[in-house]
Amino acid sequence: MPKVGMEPVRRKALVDAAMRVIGDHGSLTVTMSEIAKEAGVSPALAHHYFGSKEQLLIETVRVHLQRLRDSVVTALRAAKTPREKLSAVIRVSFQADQFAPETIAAWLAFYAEAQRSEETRRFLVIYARRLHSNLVANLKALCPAGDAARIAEGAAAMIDGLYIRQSLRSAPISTEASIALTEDYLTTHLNALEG
Amino acid sequence: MPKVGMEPVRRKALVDAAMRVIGDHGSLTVTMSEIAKEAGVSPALAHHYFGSKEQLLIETVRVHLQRLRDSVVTALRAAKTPREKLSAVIRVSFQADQFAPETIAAWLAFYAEAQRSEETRRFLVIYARRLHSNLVANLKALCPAGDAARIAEGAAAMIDGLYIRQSLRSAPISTEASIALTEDYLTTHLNALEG
DNA sequence: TTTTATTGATTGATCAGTCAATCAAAAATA
DNA sequence: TATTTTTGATTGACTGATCAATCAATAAAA
Repeated sequence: MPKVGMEPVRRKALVDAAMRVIGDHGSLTVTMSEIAKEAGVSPALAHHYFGSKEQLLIETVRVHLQRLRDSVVTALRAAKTPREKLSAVIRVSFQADQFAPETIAAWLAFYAEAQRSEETRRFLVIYARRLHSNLVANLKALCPAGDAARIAEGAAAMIDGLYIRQSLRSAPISTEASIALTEDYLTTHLNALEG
Repeated sequence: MPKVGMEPVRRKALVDAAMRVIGDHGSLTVTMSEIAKEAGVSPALAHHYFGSKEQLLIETVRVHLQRLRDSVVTALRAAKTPREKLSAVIRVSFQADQFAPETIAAWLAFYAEAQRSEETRRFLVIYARRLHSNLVANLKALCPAGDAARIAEGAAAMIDGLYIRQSLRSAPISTEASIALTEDYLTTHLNALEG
């Protein structure tokens, strides 16, 4: 069984397993045993590769956000105009895998963790800044800078708010409705400035 | 020392202590010992009155939401017109004690907990419904029912989103700015319907 | 005396983290 | 090629710490 070069394979498997277990569990209070079992290895191996539970969880957040970032970059490249780029950012935020209940539960758990783990907080701040600056950059092409900043704040808050409300799973809002609400926010506020 | 009639006193002290400890800690992974110490009693007494840690935490959420509800009711009574009532709901959401970092941290922890505790989830769903219906009821006086529902969704999402973004404490938004953003959302969307 | 308040001490369970031992592939050597 | 050595992968068993929960004992009020 033991083959050389397993490290990257195991690391990925453990990070993916952590994500699933956290999503299912809806919290970061998961055990190394659960994660290791889900990944099909022993708890000792998880410690061997990550040193500590905290490091594994931090790596999990990092990978998660990296993937989201990649999606955004791809979507932005495909869009032409600033208005299309704004729509692309919104669409990616609510795309199926991001908006799945387990993913939302995991996000929420990470936000809670950020209250205690400085490193987790740093990652989430980077995400928040990136979302904000993607919005501002493209809004600036459509309205004055001051308005762009304000509208971006509102749009970012709305996106995050739709997520957190989704986590309660009462009166769940569909992907399309969430996108429509955010688009409507942008359109209405941009129109209000012109009119 | 032992006087009769301590039960309500101790219960309140423990619930308040739990809130503070959760807020400081930024998570529900707090120990009964910490809470009891903060309340100035032994851990055993906390168990005596609440039976279990989970029950104490659930009671803490319940009391917290009850207080928020009372603030809203008071504010609504003081407001006259539907538009004023809408502003009142927004104002209360961002009032000083609600928007304090520890309070926000505690809220976030409760949302995360709701993924696992059905009872916690129920309380938060009730809060979400109440916010939504307060908004819809007053919006209906100002626009068609369909639009009222949609605008209420957006406003509620924005309020919750401003909270969660605040929890990261990067580029913190002031109470006034948060109120202004939400008010602006309402005003702009109501105007758009009339124009 | 009975009831209520209160705690120190203890228990049992859970978990993160460690460690020594095993196994097989790869590399080195004969 | 055959044999030995080294190295990476892997785990079972163990340890120490933490914590929720229990309980018997105490003390004061009723």
